[in-house]
Amino acid sequence: MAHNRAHKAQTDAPMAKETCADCPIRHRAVCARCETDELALLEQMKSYKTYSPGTAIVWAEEPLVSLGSIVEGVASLSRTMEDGRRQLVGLLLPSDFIGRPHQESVAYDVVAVTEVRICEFRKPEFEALLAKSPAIGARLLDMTMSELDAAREWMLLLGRKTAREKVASLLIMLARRVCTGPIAVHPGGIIIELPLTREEVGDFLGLTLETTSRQMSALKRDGIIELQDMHRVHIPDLSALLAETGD
Amino acid sequence: MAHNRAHKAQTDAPMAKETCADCPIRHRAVCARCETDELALLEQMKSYKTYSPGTAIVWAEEPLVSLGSIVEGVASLSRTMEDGRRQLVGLLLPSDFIGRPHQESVAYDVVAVTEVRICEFRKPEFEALLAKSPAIGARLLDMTMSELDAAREWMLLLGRKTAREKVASLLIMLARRVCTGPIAVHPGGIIIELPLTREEVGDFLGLTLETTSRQMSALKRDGIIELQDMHRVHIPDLSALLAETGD
DNA sequence: CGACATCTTGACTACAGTCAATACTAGTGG
DNA sequence: CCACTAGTATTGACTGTAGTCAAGATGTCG
Repeated sequence: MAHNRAHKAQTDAPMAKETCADCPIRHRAVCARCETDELALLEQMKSYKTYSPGTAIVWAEEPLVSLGSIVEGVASLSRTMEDGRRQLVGLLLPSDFIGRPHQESVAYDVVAVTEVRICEFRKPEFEALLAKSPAIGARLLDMTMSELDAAREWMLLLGRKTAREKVASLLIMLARRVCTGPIAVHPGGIIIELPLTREEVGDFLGLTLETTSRQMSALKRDGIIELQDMHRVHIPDLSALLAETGD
Repeated sequence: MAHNRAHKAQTDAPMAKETCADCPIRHRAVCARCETDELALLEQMKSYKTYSPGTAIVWAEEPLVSLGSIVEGVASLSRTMEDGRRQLVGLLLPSDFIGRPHQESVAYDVVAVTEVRICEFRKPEFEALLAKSPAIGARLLDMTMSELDAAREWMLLLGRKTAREKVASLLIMLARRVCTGPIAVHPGGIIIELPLTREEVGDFLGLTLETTSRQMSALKRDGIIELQDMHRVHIPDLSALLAETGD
């Protein structure tokens, strides 16, 4: 029962007050360009929350009460049609931003895939700060435009690539994006942590879980990838995989 | 020869100096929230340029020298794979913004579909203004987030909808977005101006031009749409079409 | 161990793609 | 005005990729 409509977040017990200065996403998140004074304001606004796998961080139709950054873990953005067809429309990794200022709700569900830790701000407070601090607005604009570019890259994949190319492209995308974090250089290759189930991979690629599985098997048969276990993919030769992506 | 690699823009002869005050996109474009003083700065920076159908406004790999807003006409954003597979990743209508500040190039081609008129700013000047004027940055952020939402909506279409649903969804999307401009209320229905060829529609929907044509014919047979001519679609009953979109 | 979720594989089907012929439309020049 | 051309659109016949349905294997957790 991975995707029950639970909302099981817990505000972390106030531990030795994490400082922004030694935050792992300090230089990549929405706060990246803040100077010490702005950082101090964020510091007193923030609170940490943890979500367990499969629980919702934000539901599509419900009022959006807080915004924030992913500190640890992976979350998915998804849209679902009435008849159950589902499409992942994004994957959020540490430093990615959740929510939209000046908007009462978002158009998709944000669900924790792994255990997720979020640095959260209450929406009105964050909006007030946004109005005053140009550094935050500029950074958020830049991050949003990068996400837009990524979304458009994914549109090419969804609209025009074959199943095999889609699977290869996902692995390459993960190898690139997760280079800080669950990627490890190996003698003669790299290991990719794939936090998604086959069904979620299918939902991300616009495929069924069966087709996804078949293509993974085919890539394995052809020596392009090796499956350490269900969610760890060993890539002996990145360029061989890259050649399978179509671009 | 619609898509030759021409770059045929012409700076408009300085006519009776258009003022921003009576610009048709004044309240929807990136300048929407500017007060008179900021508007004055934009006014002296701007220049108008016209692109004829099929010509490039921006090429993907080439340096990005200017940014701007579409004043009139329709442009497409597209990505093309080496083997020729093409995907439209966006449709730009009047008030939409072209380009990305602080970035040397964009990741897709921007091509005029109809004759397009652009209110253009040279990139460094616009960036300087962006750093000073919070109204422009905030507006651009909001517009970019709306585009991101639209891109994600399209991802659902590309990944999960059937050919028939895709075509119906495109028509509904145009009916919604183009409500100012090439839409006209009719006794018992509306007319949608479809500025794209069947091939371009296919490239937008992740279909071939044949499948696109077949689905248009099928919707016509079923009485959902009527083709006035090749590029004008009469919709007698919007809700009937909406029921075909899948959502 | 047993129960349940997840994954793999097979057999068959169907939706959209490919290839190809024909029709329609718009623009050009005699 | 009509003939000619080139681009665009429609329709048909056939193919192929990915989807569907189903059985069995593997993995995980109590």
